[in-house]
Amino acid sequence: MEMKENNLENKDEGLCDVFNSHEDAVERVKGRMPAEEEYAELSEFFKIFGNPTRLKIISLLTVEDLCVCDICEALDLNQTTVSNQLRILRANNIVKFQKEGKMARYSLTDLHIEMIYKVGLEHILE
Amino acid sequence: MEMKENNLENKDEGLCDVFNSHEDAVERVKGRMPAEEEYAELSEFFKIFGNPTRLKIISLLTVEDLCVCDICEALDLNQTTVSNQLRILRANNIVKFQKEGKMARYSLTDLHIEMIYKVGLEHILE
DNA sequence: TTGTCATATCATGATATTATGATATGTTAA
DNA sequence: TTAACATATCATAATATCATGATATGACAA
Repeated sequence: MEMKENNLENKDEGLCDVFNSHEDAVERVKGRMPAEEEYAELSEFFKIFGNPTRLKIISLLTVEDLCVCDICEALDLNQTTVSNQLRILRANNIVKFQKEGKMARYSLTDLHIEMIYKVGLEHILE
Repeated sequence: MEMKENNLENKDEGLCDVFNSHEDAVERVKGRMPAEEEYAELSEFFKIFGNPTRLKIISLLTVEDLCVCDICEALDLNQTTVSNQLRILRANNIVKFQKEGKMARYSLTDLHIEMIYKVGLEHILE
């Protein structure tokens, strides 16, 4: 792999073939990349927000904590669906819950979740 | 559907059967829900973050703008894969690009994208 | 100790998404 | 005008995800 070093600052122009693209830019950005595993974990985390049912559950819980049954009713969904999605949300550390008798009261894990939800909503509303 | 109105503030306890769950809480959260269509759009938006390749591309672009070829090299991915993911990112208003001769220089659409990425990263790192 | 209810898990068919090979487009230089 | 290159699109097989029916668990009341 031949090199074409270019130490002038901000020299972003240049040939862009596979063996000799903007070497300096490539090196800079590569140097700031998190580990492979963190991308995997982070994409799993964001994937959870990528389903309307889960997003609705998150949305409800930004308003107040709710039991499974309330979520079913508010969203007009059957219990299996809600329970399954809550399991996924739990497994990904997006919601937590406390048992109260035979009920389970769910809430968001922390403020990150609310922030992400709200910034996303802001974005799509332009 | 029989009602059991309960106007005492914060009265969250009560029966939780399908026909008479915590009516007041359910009404409160339903009243604050965005439209169905917004959930659909928002989940499509977040879905984009739910793939490690796209997340890596976003991650690179938080550091600096790059052409397709640089992204291929930084991520060691073939051009088809990168180009396809860039199309998805474009279609979802997450990146924009400007043509410079035969090159296309990509950048993030706005600060929302960087915020979401960074809050997510912060979350998974606890 | 049986019944009812709130919730959780399992199994599955329908559907969506992935990466990539093949190919097309459009720009620049020879 | 042809060649080389940067990028985009199309088609597809492998894989992942969805909602849900069937069923299990565990708490409380009768």
